[in-house]
Amino acid sequence: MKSQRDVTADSVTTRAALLDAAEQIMLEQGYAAVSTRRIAALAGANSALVYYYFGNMDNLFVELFRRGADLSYQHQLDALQSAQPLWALWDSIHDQSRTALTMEFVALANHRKAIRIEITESSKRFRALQLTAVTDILGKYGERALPYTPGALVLLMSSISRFLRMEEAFGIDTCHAEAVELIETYLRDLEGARSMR
Amino acid sequence: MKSQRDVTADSVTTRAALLDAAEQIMLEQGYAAVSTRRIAALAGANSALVYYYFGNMDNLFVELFRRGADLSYQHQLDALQSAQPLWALWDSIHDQSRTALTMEFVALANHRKAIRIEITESSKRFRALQLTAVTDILGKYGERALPYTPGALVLLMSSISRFLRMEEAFGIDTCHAEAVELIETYLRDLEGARSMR
DNA sequence: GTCTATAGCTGGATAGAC
DNA sequence: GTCTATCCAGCTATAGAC
Repeated sequence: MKSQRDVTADSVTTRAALLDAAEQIMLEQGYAAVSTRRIAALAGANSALVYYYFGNMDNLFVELFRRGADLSYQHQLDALQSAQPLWALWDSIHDQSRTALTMEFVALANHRKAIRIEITESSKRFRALQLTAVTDILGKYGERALPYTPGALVLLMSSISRFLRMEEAFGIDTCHAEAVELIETYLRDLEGARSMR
Repeated sequence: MKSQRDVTADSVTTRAALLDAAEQIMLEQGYAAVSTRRIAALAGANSALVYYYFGNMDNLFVELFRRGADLSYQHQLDALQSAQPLWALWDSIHDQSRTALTMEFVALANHRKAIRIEITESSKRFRALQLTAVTDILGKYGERALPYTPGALVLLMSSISRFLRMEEAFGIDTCHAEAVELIETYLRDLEGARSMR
């Protein structure tokens, strides 16, 4: 019983350590810097273990993406149950911690088919969830929801958030406050002042 | 006179051919596939010529970026002189042909400092031009321009365009028409139906 | 201006010992 | 599970012939 537990614990933590290391390198140096040697060095493990656990780099990237996407999806589901679902959705979409990694994966998808497929499916899943929820929410507000349709609002929030985060990464913030205010004024009109975050 | 002209012509065309090849590879296979060997092969030249003309890969990427940015800047200047400046600006921002390359450069900037600096300066230059022009244009419309401030409108067009193009690259177009309609309805209210493109 | 040749490095991936 | 050792490929960059 002891040995079995330890072996399992070991493999789980090594596996996670490799993913953690890959994620950190990806964030700090870009996806192109993610190599088996660097992952191993940062994780304090051997580079051959990457192949033992993941088979190849494609699978490692896919697993890393899924790990983050699943967490975000759950977070968004929770957000939509809140008392101010639009505010919570906006905060969830605009969450800084995940955007940087997402942008790296988008770039990576340009030359890794496996990643491209994974991102596409994940994006559609998120979009479907958001659209269903926002349709339901805006439906209750009737004409007060204008001028935005559910689909337009979902894309508006996603686009603005992604673009601002991208520019922030370059140290650009001109007019950002105005763009955020555009969205938050609308949210305030419908759901009142943001009560928490 | 003849020899001088020919030599100049030769170097100009080889140089341009290398840039063209780099651009094509970047678009079709992603920036990570852009190597001196591949550039040379596609351009029908020798890989050492990349170093003869550009010194190193950083400079090649910077020159390639500038070549496109200068063209776009000029195009946008022209657009803002049109009879329907907002429509023309929107068309210019949403121009498909340049977005894909821009996104590659944004990704490349993550691990090439020279590119990061170049993109930042260029983006600020574009933003400044757009903001000045849109402030002037919306100023003439007074209250009819609401609910958008100049800065918000500029970021709205930029964000939506970039995000839709990015999703298109993944084969996703859910709600895209609604988002485009959001912008174009506004433009129609201010400038009437789009008269040309 | 264009070429060949090559140094020097880093990468993915695998075989096999422990 | 974890390690060492190694193969082979690709890259940037330079030296030097033509």
